[in-house]
Amino acid sequence: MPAKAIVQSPKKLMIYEKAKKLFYQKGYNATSMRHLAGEVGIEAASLYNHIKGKEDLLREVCFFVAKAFTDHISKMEKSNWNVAAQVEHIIRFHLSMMMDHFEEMYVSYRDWKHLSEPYLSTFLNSRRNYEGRFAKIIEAGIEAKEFKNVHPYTVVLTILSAVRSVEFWKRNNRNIKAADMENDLVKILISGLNK
Amino acid sequence: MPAKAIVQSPKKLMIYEKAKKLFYQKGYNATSMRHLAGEVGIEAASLYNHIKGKEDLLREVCFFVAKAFTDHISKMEKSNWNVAAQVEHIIRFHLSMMMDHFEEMYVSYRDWKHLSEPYLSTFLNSRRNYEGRFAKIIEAGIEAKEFKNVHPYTVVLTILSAVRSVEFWKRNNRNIKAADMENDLVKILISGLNK
DNA sequence: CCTACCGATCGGTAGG
DNA sequence: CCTACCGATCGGTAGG
Repeated sequence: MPAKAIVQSPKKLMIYEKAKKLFYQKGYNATSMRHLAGEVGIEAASLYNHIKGKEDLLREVCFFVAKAFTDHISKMEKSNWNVAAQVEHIIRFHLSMMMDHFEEMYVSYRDWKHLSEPYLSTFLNSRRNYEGRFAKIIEAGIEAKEFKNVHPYTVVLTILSAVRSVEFWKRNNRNIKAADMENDLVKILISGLNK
Repeated sequence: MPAKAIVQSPKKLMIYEKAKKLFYQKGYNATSMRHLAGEVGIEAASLYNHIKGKEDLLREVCFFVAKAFTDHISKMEKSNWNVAAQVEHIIRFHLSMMMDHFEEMYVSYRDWKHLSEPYLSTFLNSRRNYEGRFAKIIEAGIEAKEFKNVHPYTVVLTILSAVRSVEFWKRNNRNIKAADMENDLVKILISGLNK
């Protein structure tokens, strides 16, 4: 039995690339298979030789994102860095995902509700799991008196939301360099706005 | 000539209330006029005696939100509070909007792209205008050496994104009281995570 | 506010 | 990968 193919067919990859772009631009529901097929350069019916259905494509987007974060927090847990370094790495990893995989991030943020069961539950569980593990890291920092005595879960939510600022930055970056923006954001979250 | 009616018809209000709930639950595109009509208790065709079309309802959601923030920042500008107080008030106003008008906020965040011109441009201009005015307040704080020397626009984006944490808190608040969550979030943004 | 209906478009399938 | 086509559903209108 041959090993499971690592490389997907180039055509399927192309369909995925065009799909995530269209999902981003118009939203999952407003993207038609005919439009997608047009972008790929084939007829709508031909898409079904590569995918089982439209939702396949949404699943690939959402679980690509979910897996990236789950993998990353596992790495953090296995590291023996101090808590502060772990937190900064997590923030920067989120920022790099927003920078390098913006369309996937945006679509998974906005359109995850269109996943059907059981994928919807899997996705939400993965997210909850991630939040819990992240909160444990924060908690360790609070117990070590490195961090303020705030609710760990609130810290997690604040960080996970704050990194979405890249969304607005992408739409209208006022000549701010990406690196400057990232450093400022880390600074604000870690040591606050106040001087 | 009678003064412009202040109170809309109760039926139209009911349609709006049901619409924003459905838009939140299923998304704008996935909400059908038939489903909405069912919630209201009339036939789909009858909706059109109260509204011109589906997009009317999305516009009301999005511009309710836009107007609330524009009005609020005007109040801040006219106040003679110090910058720190203004910023805290702005953060808390965003949080209160998330708490009290969650569905409208969520829908305007996610579905504004489905506005058609010229409303789409008006909406985006309003947002850009708000960001610019908020950035000016931050800038004043930096010049007064009250705030760190970071890019004002990055601060604005960070704050405007961070307040979306209420979204996740609403979905899975781990017995955190709203007031505690709000105070922690303000603390993190203003004085940082570090002790 | 309803019945009846419109054209358009949707995701997807049959069969080659 | 295509042609041809399916049933379902969409937002909206005519006319009363």
